[in-house]
Amino acid sequence: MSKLIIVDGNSIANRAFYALPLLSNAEGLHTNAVYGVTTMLLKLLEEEKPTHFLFAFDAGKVTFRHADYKEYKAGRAKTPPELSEQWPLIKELVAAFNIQQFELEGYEADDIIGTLTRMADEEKMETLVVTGDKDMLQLASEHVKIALTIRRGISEMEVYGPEQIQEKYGLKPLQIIDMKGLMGDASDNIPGVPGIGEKTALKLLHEYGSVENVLEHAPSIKGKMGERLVAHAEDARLSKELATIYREVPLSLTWDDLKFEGIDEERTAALFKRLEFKSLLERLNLSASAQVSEQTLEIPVQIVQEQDLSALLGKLDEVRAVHVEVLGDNPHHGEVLGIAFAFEASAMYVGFETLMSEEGRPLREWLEDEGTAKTIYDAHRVHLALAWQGIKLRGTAFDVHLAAYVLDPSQSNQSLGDLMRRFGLPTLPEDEEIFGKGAKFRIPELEVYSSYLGRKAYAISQLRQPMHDELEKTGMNELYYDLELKLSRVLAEMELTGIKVKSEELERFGEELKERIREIEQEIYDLAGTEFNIGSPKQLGEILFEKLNLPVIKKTKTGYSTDVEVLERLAPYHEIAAKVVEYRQLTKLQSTYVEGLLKEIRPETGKIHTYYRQTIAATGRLSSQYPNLQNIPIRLEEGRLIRRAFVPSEEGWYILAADYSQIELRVLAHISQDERLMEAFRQNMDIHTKTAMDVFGVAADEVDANMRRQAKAVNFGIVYGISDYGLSQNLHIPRKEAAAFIEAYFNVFQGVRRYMDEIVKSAKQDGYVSTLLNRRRYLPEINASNYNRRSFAERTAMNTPIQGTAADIIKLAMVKLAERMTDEGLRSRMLLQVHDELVFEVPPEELEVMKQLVPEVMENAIALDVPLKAEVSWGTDWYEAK
DNA sequence: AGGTTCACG
DNA sequence: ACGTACGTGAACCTC
Repeated sequence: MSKLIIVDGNSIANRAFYALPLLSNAEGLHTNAVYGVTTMLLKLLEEEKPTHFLFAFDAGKVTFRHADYKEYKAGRAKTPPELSEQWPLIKELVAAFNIQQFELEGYEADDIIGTLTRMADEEKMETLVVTGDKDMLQLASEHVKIALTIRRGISEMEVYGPEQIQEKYGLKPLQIIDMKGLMGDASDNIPGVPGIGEKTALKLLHEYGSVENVLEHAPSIKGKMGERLVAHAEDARLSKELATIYREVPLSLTWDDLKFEGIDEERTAALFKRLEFKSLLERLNLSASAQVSEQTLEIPVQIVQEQDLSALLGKLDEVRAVHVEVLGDNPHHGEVLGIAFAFEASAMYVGFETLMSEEGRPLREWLEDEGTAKTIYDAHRVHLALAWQGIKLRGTAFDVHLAAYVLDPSQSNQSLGDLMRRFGLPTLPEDEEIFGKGAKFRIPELEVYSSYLGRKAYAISQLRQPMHDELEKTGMNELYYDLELKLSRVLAEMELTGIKVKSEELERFGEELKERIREIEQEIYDLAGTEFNIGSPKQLGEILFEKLNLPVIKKTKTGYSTDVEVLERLAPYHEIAAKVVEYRQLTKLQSTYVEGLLKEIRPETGKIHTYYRQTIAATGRLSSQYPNLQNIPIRLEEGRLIRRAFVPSEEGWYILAADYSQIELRVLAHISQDERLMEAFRQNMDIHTKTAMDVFGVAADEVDANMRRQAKAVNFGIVYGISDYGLSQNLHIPRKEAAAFIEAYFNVFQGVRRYMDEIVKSAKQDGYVSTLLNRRRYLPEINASNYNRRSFAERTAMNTPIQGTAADIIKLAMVKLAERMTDEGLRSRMLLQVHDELVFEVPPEELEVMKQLVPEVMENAIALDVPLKAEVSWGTDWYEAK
């Protein structure tokens, strides 16, 4: 059976452009619209399997519609240059896909599509029109369906035939034209009748059927609407005419011209490569076709067996880089496949068995030797994996992975292939191409992976110098060598130490939770009158909003929203809402914190070993995985009890916690040099109360709890890069009031206002912002023409130096503390970092020393123009240390 | 695999 | 008119 797809090229490209972030390739060409169009095309090909395909484009600025109405499409914003430059690429893409494209001077894509769908109707050709333009619904018929992109998205679509249009609007397809005649269309500058929107237009059409009939009855329609209809009758008629798609364009196309017989793989691969659509290349399995022109790394790799290890041992001093392949996501599981050594123009590979053999001992000693400087990729991960095999990695002099993060912390992919490409060096495959991923993971033949790992080691050796130079050039040498590289070892040691968690404590707590969950579950079923899956937002939505008819507060992409905020607003209507909130709290505790943590306890030691990720967060913060120990409950007492299970690993020891007080606002005071804010901290005032005094203009004793709460929200907002909307949402107040708060704040803290203005300005000029220790974050969207993207980048520009400097400071404190603790021969151990807090386990005889040392080092990690303050607490478990 | 929700700073 | 608070990770549901 034949099936034709027609794409409304201009409409879809526009949608794609505004739906996706402004990507660009190495040439500096923007690629987001092309990318969006590509993913949409691939989806269509896969799901619809068309036999015929056409891409229709608008041509020329003036169409026949301008003859009727010269204001047609006037006042429409100019196409941004970032989109214009993508047109040739989109046309190239369509050509590479072997899809026919068509445009005709003087006509819009709509009219070409209108004409083709008329022909399709006549010949009963199944046709799908893909567009973002609702007007096209007028073309729907028995054989012609219209796929509309949903909202601002691109690959999500809703398909409309006459029945769906009837269902949604209660109209026949052709009546869509009447609807637009009444409503008009601001984007095409079609006037319509003022004051009539979609709702009113539909009401009128349900009663009268067409524009003509509405106008005929206009004099008898009461009120303002009747008057308007009479006054603007001519506008309505003209608007209807403009909205009517012309279906008699002289087309020279035959069905044969539109036949689709598969894409041109080579041409597509070449284009994807130029556009850097890597994931798509892989998805289409075009990598092979694409690599013809890219130079790949080729060097001889020798596989070293136990009996010929001496060849390697004899030239260990010539090793330029070493690569240890760690399998799996969690390095604490310690799976090491093998190890590769790079030399000047070759590499050697040693399998794990060989490394661990008797003959491998000198190799292991070399790895443990502080004195031999090693260049490596992700020393932190390697350190952990080797440690679990009994090998202590020492002497990491350069870590390519960490360097890549420091150079650009926003890059999510820091693979060696990527880095080589970025530095213009011959590249190599991704891990996934060699090993597969997920369920398809498998270890290939020795020859295949040893060659790959040898090339990895060689790539690492090649990257060291250029990356070092780049760090130097960008002024990030100190940050890299003196902070991040040192920290990576401190982190690995903390993680290997681990923290003791009492499983009996968790299990006991879990039993209590289970009981309460059962009760609440039953109460919810009783209130709902039926049993259902409370954990399914979809089913819960159906119960709340369809069965119980509660008001819909907000929607998500896929249906009703049922988040806490919604449930809290539903609470006055129905008891069930509060029960669901409680159910969620308890099940969260049960599944994430009781069962989740229990799974991570090592039975041999009763400890949990998290994995801090040093190269994830764009601001410079750490993140924590397997499990995440940076989000253990504290805000609600019920959840806080989880912390009772976190205990010292030795009898009689203490848990000691120290946290920075208001570090972000202190950092803000320093970098903004705001006199009032600095003074407040020098006086060691309660900053939220102080803010309330200044913003509301009252004395200290006049600040009530509510004023302090609001001031606190303003302070948070300031740190996040404030917007009146965000603050209004947070405080549940009208946006105008929020705006007034912000204005009042800035009037008092003028230095802060100056900082916010200047940081945005400098970001626009330089394309990046920096922290106090010179950590950079690039903000490519800071000059975007799209308001949302630009605003987002502006808020990031305001927030990152604050959050990032705070991260720099605690990292510095960690490195210094680790040194001090070693120097002073303390047995205490650093266990956890939670952004502004450090957690230790401390033997009783060191409690006094640590209570003094920890805050002292934290407070003096760096000298700011305001004091830093760290508060210590201790107890027999983490709960008590509050 | 992506979306929703919710835990933390 | 637009539609956002900054930074993370994990569990669960749905497709």
